[in-house]
Amino acid sequence: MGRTSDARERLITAVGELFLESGYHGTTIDAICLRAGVRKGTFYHFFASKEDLAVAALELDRASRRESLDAVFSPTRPPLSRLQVYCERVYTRQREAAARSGHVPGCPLFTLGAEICTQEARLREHINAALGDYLAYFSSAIRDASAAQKVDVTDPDAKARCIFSLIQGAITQARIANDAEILRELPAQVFGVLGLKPVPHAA
Amino acid sequence: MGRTSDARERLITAVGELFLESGYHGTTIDAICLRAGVRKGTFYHFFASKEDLAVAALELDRASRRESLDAVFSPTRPPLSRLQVYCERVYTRQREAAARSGHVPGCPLFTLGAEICTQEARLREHINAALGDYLAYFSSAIRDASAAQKVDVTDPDAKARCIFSLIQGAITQARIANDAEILRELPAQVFGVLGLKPVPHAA
DNA sequence: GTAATAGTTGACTATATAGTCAAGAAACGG
DNA sequence: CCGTTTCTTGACTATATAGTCAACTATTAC
Repeated sequence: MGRTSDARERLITAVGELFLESGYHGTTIDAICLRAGVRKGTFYHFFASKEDLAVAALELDRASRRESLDAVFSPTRPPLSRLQVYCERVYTRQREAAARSGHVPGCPLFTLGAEICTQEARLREHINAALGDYLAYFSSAIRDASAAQKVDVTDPDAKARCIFSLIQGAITQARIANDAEILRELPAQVFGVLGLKPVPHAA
Repeated sequence: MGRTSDARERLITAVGELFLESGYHGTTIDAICLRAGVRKGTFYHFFASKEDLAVAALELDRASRRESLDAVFSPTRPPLSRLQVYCERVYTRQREAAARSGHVPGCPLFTLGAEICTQEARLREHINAALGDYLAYFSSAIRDASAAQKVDVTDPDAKARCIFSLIQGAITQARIANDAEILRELPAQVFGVLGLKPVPHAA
């Protein structure tokens, strides 16, 4: 049934890259089409607007991010190790991406959200929902750690919020300063917030 | 001599407002002129480009921010009180601004920096320098608190960086979620990072 | 008052960007 | 191989935006 195509996927990939490079408003539909190797008519065949494409990209991104975080925050992993592995991964990935592209990418959700939250309500909702996922991972890890007597925390949700702010702040700083090394101390900082001594190194 | 004018100042004010509302690329020169009540010719009489205006606005903003923070972080104030007052002020101001405009503004430097750091190197440098000011205030307060035996910290600069990440992350989250109440727990979070119990309330 | 200076304007050009569409090309079911 | 569907294209329009400029206006020094 009908001609087949991966143009939709190419557009989604392209917009993800371009948002990190140029932001939402700095990314034109022409630029998206160019990057995706597609004519503008094809763009409008799949999406009604840049906002629509952004929503599709956010949804796909959220699903794949969940998959990746489900692995890191697997209940089979010791709870504190989950947090440590996550933090180390943030550092490693940002560093590697910077080496590849010349720029520390930062968190796409946070960067995009900060830019457009006052204007595009629909995007804002999607971004907020996706950002909220992190709190669930962090809360659960902290709760499990607390249950295992590995950490002494009165309000795990509050600690999760605190750690989330810390991590996102650090990642965004790394982007702005274009210096991934800022994230090297992230594991130690997070453990510090939990009242723990930093641990040498995890998987 | 010659004709007098406050158009330059009006343009700087306008661009500051608009960057918070629409971001850097979302703010057109036409919109800036409209907000400032000025024709485009006048814009180009004072500034060569949007980037130039942004630099001027950043410089003015940095000076006034310094003035304001010098007062909050005055060495005449007990060191931990400086941090507490600052955090409470962040919450209060973001809340009030949100009540006025309908949107939590966030930190102009951080929001702008996250958007344009990959593109406008000149702006990025200015923003990084201005953001660096915060670390000086925080470090000095922590060092003074440490000297007064009010806190036990091995590396005050590292703690300052941690607190800075935490605060900026929280402010940006508040912006994205458009919920200033996120910042209510900021003083307690910061004191928690310093290994202290939260204090009731400061000036 | 007048000459010099600084600021202002509206009308202009050129380009960039969003968005449309009829016609054609590829896949597939029968 | 034919009809249907889906995708693709290039050429198009309309609008938004950046940037220019000669003429005009207000202020000040003298």
